[in-house]
Amino acid sequence: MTMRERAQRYSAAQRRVIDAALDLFAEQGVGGTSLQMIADAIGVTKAAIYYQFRTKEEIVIAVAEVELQRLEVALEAAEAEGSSAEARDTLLRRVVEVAVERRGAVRTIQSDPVIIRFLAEHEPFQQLIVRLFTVLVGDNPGPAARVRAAVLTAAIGGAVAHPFVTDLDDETLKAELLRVTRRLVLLPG
Amino acid sequence: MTMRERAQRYSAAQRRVIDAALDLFAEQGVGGTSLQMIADAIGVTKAAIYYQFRTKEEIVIAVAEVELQRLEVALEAAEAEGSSAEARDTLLRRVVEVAVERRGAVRTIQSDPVIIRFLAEHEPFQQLIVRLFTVLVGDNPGPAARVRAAVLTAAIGGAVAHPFVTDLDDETLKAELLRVTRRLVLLPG
DNA sequence: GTCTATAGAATGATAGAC
DNA sequence: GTCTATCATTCTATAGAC
Repeated sequence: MTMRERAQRYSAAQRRVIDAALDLFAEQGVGGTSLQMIADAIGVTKAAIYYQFRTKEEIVIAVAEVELQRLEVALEAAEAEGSSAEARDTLLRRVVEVAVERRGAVRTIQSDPVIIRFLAEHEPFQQLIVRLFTVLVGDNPGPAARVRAAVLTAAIGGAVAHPFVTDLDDETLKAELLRVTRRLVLLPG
Repeated sequence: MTMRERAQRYSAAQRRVIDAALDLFAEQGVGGTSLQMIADAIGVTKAAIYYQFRTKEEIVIAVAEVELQRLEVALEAAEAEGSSAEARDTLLRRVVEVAVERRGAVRTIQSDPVIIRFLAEHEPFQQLIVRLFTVLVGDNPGPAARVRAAVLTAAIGGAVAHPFVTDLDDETLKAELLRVTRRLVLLPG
């Protein structure tokens, strides 16, 4: 099952939990967020949360899936163009758009230690990463290409939530970020 | 008091707490790390931890200070060269070196939601950031320069701990990372 | 400086009424 | 689907002996 298919299975009530959890994760971290906090944010009791998700871990995975689903949609658009330089540019443009529009969430998903651990053991996520890097730097990249790929993803994910750009509007940030990251991708091997 | 001066005040016993805390923060996040875990890692009791630090918050700040002290040393070396292009390159080279050598710690400090919150309210840290960006992009940068600065710091901090480069040795990673980030700094306006 | 013991609150999770 | 009530566990933090 793809990330997108998984993400679409969540009900409206589960979505409310996911949305509230994401906000709290961004502020307090996953470890610092209790089920009680999530329940209070929605205005229900802890037991109501447990009706929607069996464990806290399932909430963490659901939060990640819903966000990464947007990344998968961007990836599919790029893969449809093959593996050309145009496909790479399409991917970059789409990823930058998604990252800017979901500024707060992106950084949380990409940097919270607890989420990183869960995702590292999460099969659908690993497949997504492999597909992403295949489009970006090909099948069997050397050290230079791997560093470039790491820089690229870290740059996009980290920069959109950076204090220095919080007051920039989405369009300005998208344009500037795309300009800078394009140079990174186009760097010679 | 500068960050460096603060960091040097910690005793050997406090250092042991700080070192153990840093490892646990990287694995479990700050919110997911209890004083009991830190005590167990060192082989002492919780009360012994409380003798060294009055609260958990003080441990978090101490961990950040000890790491950021390295950044401050790099910054001082660059400031000694004025605000030329050479000073910028010196800063970049030193920051990349420190980041690679302290791979694990860098990402934790830069991305854990709890640490980010503490640092945002921590005066010595704010001064450090202002100095850092002054050398990097000057005094009153426009949107383009700010995005570039955000990309640069996010890229370095995020890339060194990225799964795609974990098996690269320090020297290779330093050289490649410096090559890529130099292009970022040297980008026109 | 390190220990035991403990207070008081909050945690994840479950059972069962409505 | 949401509630109250409750479980065992863990948490931060403190007091006081050695």
